Amino acid sequence: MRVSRVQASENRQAVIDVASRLFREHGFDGIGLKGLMEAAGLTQGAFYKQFASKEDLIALASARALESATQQWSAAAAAKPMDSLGAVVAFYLSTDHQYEKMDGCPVVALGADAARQGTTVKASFEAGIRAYLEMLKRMISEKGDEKSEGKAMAILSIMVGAMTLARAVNDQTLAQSLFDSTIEQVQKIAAS
Amino acid sequence: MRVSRVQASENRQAVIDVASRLFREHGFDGIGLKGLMEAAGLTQGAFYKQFASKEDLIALASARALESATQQWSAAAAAKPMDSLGAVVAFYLSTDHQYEKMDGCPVVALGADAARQGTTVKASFEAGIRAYLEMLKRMISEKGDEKSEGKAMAILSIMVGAMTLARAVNDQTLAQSLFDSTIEQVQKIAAS
DNA sequence: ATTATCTATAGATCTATAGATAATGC
DNA sequence: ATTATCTATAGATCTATAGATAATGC
Repeated sequence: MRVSRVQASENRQAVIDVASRLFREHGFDGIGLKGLMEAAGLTQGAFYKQFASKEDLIALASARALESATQQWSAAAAAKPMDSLGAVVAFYLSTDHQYEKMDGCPVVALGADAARQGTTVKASFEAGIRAYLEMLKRMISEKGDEKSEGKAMAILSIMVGAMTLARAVNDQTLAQSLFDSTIEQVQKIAAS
Repeated sequence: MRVSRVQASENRQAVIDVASRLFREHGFDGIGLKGLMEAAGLTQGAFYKQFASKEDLIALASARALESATQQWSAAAAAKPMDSLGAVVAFYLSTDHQYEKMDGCPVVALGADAARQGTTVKASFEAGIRAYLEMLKRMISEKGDEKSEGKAMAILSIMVGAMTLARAVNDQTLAQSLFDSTIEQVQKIAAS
């Protein structure tokens, strides 16, 4: 039954990965340790040798989710260096992202849950949000700009809000209008 | 033990009111029927004479929360008729609202939870979101404008996103910067 | 000998139901 | 007679712990 240290470490990482996805899909309170461990191919009893508590895993999975999300932004930006902002915004404000339950932006999926958590979880979200803002700021500054900090904040807010709204409604036409209108305004803010 | 029809109806409304507040504070999965009923001054056993299921109450409480929120917008706008948009935005993007756990905007507190719910709950959110958009559109149009629909969508997205971000971080300075920067951009969008 | 994982379980809590009670409303 | 609420409970699930097992690592 015992596995090697290497395997145990891989199992731990697998649980964190799975949790970062299933928490986004179901919320922190929407899935239990049994479901998380089974999705990682383990049983519930193995949990507490790896983690101190569910809260501990929530903190680790939040950090992992934010890291994954900022990496996705980097990849989208790198794929279109001439218009990295446009690439990131198109990637984010898309129907694909709207219906992506496990791998989407953690701020949209878990931001409200994070607000109910303690300092540790919020610290992970704050770090991820600062990384988002830094990337946006650099993309805007390519176009030669001051006050880019505040513009980055407005652009990130638009993106997070538009996706939250789009996911909360039934009407896909309304969702698409939200994407179209906000993409337009993001471009205006960046170009101003 | 039995109460009058009038009292029973008042009890039902009290449960919906309490739920609209406690769901916003704890999330749909963060509070149980026992906690909700006790907060309304009843016992858990009385629940199922009034509601078909927890899901039923979630739908009713969501509608109630959105109605309450749009009424708060109306009140803020009416208090400052010369700059209703500015009044609503200042009311919304405030530290008071940031720390308001029970009576704040349901889209921020429960939008991600609503995305995981069925058509009925999303219909309540969609109706509330459309009411928000109508109000913003009218406020913008006072300033004489076409394309106000799209601008209203961008402004609502900024507001929802900025509050989500502000609540997910520890640093109050960052939260305040998010408010300041987004208020500035909202004014620019409205004036454009 | 140590320990990662397993099975099993404790104790709390969850949604939902059943039957008793007592006040309403015909 | 009806019924809104109560107490009590069923059955499932939640977080967390205990002890057994068997493979690792010294």
